Amino acid sequence: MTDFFHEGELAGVLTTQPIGRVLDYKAPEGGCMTGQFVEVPLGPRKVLGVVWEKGRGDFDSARIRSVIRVLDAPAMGAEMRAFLERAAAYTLTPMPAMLRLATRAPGLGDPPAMRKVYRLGETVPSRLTASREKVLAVLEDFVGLSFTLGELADQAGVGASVVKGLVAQGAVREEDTPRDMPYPRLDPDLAGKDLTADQAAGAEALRAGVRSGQYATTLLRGVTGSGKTEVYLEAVAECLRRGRQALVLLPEIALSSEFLSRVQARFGALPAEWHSGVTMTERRRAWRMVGEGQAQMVVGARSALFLPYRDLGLIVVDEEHDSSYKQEEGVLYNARDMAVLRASMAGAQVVLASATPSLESWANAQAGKYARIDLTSRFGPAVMPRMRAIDMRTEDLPRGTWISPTLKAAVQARLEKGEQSLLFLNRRGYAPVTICRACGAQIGCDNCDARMVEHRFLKRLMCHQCGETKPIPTKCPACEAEDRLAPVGPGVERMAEETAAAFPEARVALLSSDLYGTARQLKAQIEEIAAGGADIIIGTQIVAKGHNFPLLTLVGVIDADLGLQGSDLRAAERTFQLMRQVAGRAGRAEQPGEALLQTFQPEHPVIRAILGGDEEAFWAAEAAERQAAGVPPYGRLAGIVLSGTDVQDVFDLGTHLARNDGPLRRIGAQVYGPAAAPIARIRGRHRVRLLVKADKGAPLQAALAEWAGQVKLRGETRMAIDIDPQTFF
DNA sequence: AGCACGCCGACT
DNA sequence: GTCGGCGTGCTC
Repeated sequence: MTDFFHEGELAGVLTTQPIGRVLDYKAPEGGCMTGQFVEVPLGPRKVLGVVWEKGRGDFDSARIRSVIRVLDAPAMGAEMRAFLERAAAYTLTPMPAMLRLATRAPGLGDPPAMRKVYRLGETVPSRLTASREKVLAVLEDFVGLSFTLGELADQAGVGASVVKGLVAQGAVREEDTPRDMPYPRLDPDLAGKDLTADQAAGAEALRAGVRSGQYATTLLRGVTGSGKTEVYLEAVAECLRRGRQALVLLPEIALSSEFLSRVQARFGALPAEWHSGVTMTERRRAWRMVGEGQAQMVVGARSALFLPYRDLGLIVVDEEHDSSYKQEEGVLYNARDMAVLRASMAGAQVVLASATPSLESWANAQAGKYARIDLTSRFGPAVMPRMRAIDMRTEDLPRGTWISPTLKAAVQARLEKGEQSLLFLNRRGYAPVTICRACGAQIGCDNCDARMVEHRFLKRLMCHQCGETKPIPTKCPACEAEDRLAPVGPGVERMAEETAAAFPEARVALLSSDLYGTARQLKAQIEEIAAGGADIIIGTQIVAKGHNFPLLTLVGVIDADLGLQGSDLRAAERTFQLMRQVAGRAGRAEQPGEALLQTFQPEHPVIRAILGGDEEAFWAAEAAERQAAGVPPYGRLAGIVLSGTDVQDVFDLGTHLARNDGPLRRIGAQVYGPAAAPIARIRGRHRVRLLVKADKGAPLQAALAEWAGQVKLRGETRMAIDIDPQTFF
């Protein structure tokens, strides 16, 4: 619904301030329309808002103030407003917080800023120096293009003053243009890569979906190296041809620069980017251009879902199983699920791409809610690696070492053949625990309940929870014994040390997210390694994220049991996905690969499923277990995290809530807890968690809202409701 | 979110 | 007597 409000008429305005309802304002001179961004007075301040609906007129008319001005920004469409409302209702997020997610762009209301650009002028400069000639040569080479001062000077290899001198002479023209330039057109009809029969069929199915102009979700399953990206880029191409916008969500910024070059190769230009690393200027440009429909394609992290698309035709969620799609702070939402919601409201297609789909998506495909496309063939002659368990109970390892003789021999064989090996361990740092040999105390973080992890590279202890670091002490903080502190357990840094000692002649490279300042540096390092810059790669999770190492033929998983224990709902699923992906690193090119999994429980169903390569069997078994337990995707869960500075207060509130569970009992839901939250203390705040379990069809949100509404939070106590929580212990 | 209002303890 | 602590409530 779009309404026009004449000057003085009552308009309901939603602001980004945490006020739980829409406020009435008088329309300004010239009127305003629903969806428009406005500046309104609130108390002594001016705040950002959106004209949301008709005014309710239930407020003292004498006190109603006027909208200050309508901002010069594309209005929010009805579909976007409806999406925010549905997303808020689903995640139990207050609307102002939802609006804040959708307005994370600086200078939203600023008039379009201008900047100076430089083009070829008409006159010839009086004195044509070598520097001046270089500048003119650049402009002549790129006639029609305009450069900023910096770009032009850089291109010509001269200083900015040379350009300024030419401007003064009239040989170069200085012009003002709008700062937020539209993105270059993407051409969907450039030649794509040659597709195999398998891929071509998949691409055609996705294209047909896009052509339908209707909502549907497709699970695009493809083993590593099967060319999922090429296939879904064809869906993007079809979307662009139809003049609708396409969004590709990626889990991690490290991936996007590699991905962006593939987009450029396919469509001839770069798409808009949206993630935490994007500069303020680019952010504003992207937000505005997306809203004006001038950005045809956006590549971004989960928050790109809340950009004001004018006509969204396709959302691709790449690596849809990735746990980073779940926002765990502030507004708690799962970008994969919100993508499906947004697409269903926009008449858009969703492609969920993964080599190892989440059980939720697998089950939805199984139930016929999602279409499913399986890409099986791999490029070239490469085959899936041979996978084998190393039974650590029968291996003879010296204390404080983690590479078994069997694995060591396999690495040695690769070294002799000049091939690469990868040793995978999902633990950053040197040692996960520092223990006092005198009293047994472990060094913990002062702010959290997490243990401090030694980072020898940084020469400090670090808390992986809050990021706090401190020097490595020589004296035990508990018993004051000198020099009795010892690092216990392996981290990748320690693995690198052990590897270097075991293979003194080999070049060892360590890939861990904390060792590289920027995504760019990390990417450069990965490229160098891929080109043969190392013999042995030691890596954390970061290597499991789609990078291609053509010389790699052996993957050794140091501890395949990590993540198998514990009662986390998704632990088995995560281990399975991770192992498959890491194993998928080996043998992508011509060499046949081998994956060796060090485990103390080779008979564990997950390990057996990985080794057997029988994914359907794994999913079926896992699905049966979840169904029996009534947990997602066959039941519903919600987490309630209470936090505050006083443990007792927080626990008391939790107990109070657990006792007054009437609204939940009425829908047949059960409450578990209160118990210490997964991370019991963060930055000095104690956290207590309650878990609510309900049947799949139960109206969980309404009951939760009523239940949580019973208590009034006092002081600095906070409550966060997490629908479909991902982490448990 | 901010900011004012208001109701109880230690100061000039 | 008053200055100031921050709990409670309001903002159209």
